Amino acid sequence: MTLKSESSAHQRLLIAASELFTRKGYSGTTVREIVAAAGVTKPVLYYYFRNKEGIYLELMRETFDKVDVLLSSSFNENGSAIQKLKHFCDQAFLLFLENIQVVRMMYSIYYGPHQGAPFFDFESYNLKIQQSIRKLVEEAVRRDEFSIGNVEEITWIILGAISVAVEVQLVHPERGINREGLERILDLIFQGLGKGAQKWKGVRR
Amino acid sequence: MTLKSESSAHQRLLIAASELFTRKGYSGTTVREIVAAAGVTKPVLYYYFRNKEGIYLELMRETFDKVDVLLSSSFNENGSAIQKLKHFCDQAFLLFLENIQVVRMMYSIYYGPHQGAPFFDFESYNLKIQQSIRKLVEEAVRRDEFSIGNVEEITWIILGAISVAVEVQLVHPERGINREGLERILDLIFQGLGKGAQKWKGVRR
DNA sequence: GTCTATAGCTTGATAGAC
DNA sequence: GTCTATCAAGCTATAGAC
Repeated sequence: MTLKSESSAHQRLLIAASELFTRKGYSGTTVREIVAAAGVTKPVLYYYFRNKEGIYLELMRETFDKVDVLLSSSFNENGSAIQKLKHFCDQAFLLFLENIQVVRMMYSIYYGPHQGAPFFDFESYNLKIQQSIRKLVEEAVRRDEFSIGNVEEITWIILGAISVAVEVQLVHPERGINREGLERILDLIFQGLGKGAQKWKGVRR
Repeated sequence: MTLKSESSAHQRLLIAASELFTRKGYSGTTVREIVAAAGVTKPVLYYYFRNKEGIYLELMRETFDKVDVLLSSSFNENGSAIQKLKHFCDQAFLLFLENIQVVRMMYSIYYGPHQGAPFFDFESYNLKIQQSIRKLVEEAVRRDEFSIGNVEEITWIILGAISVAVEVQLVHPERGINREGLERILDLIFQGLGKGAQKWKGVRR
């Protein structure tokens, strides 16, 4: 295999597009910039991907497929419901850290204006994660691991913790809340909601 | 004052630009669209605002000035620190609801790619709100209104609650978390952290 | 202050040779 | 699969009349 076939025009285009879309936004990025960064000419892009929308959709699909892998692999855990919750949140946050560029793109289009970008169903992935957490919260409530609050509100609080961790990372990657920081925040939440404080470890006296 | 002077070309341009920027993004919106929506011609925009960047910056400045008003008016409250915290969060969330369009724009540019939009210091407003909450948390800890957790982590949990409330509103304005919903979530957080919770020996700062 | 008209450039996309 | 050459349509911005 030559170096060229390993780093094919197809691959180089995806990498270049990812970098540019996440730095300048969908409508802020031009096809010319993408092909220049990939070191190819325009017709090459139109050959592999149908058009600008095509390369964007390919990028999103590639990344968000990983969410499905996370979800299907994350339910064979054992331990308390709270331990499962902590593990799930950690894995989700890790997945975010590994794909922070595309998540930035997602944030801008899902929460912000559409920018003329083609429709991509971020919603369903957001919902999948939300419902996974909710199920684990339900389990924790059933097992009496939480003594106050209802499922709805507890789920929001946990999602909120993940949310701030993600957003601080997006803005200050160097001083953001890292995995340990998020774990400490979740521990505090669970400690407040839980009953048997003695059961808890990891809080230094 | 005539109706025309009240709904001047200047005003109509700002309204049109706000609507378009928040629907199509900064780089996704053209000057042609703005002036067409405002019912004026292009040179009118270039007369009142220097250019496309000018009208964008004017819009942001106009909205975020309100944050300063919120901050300066929100510290003359009395009551427990927790009551002040609840009031501040409610006022901040209300301000968001009243300016949801511009916040959508802010989200897309602050957390997402810059889209070629001119620099606006969202950061400092974000920080101001964060530090206001932190100060109130410090006060609550000093007054023994919280029995577990440290200032840092408690602040993140509160900001997280506001974060999810904002984000659910951005995506599902019709079924989002409303002011009462946010209040319930905050109540649960405070209940967990408060006196009712099982205390840790000496874990308090 | 507001208009018409247009300059001068960049955009996404393609035709046709190899 | 990849190139050169080119297109129509779009863009921001301004000049100059009123």
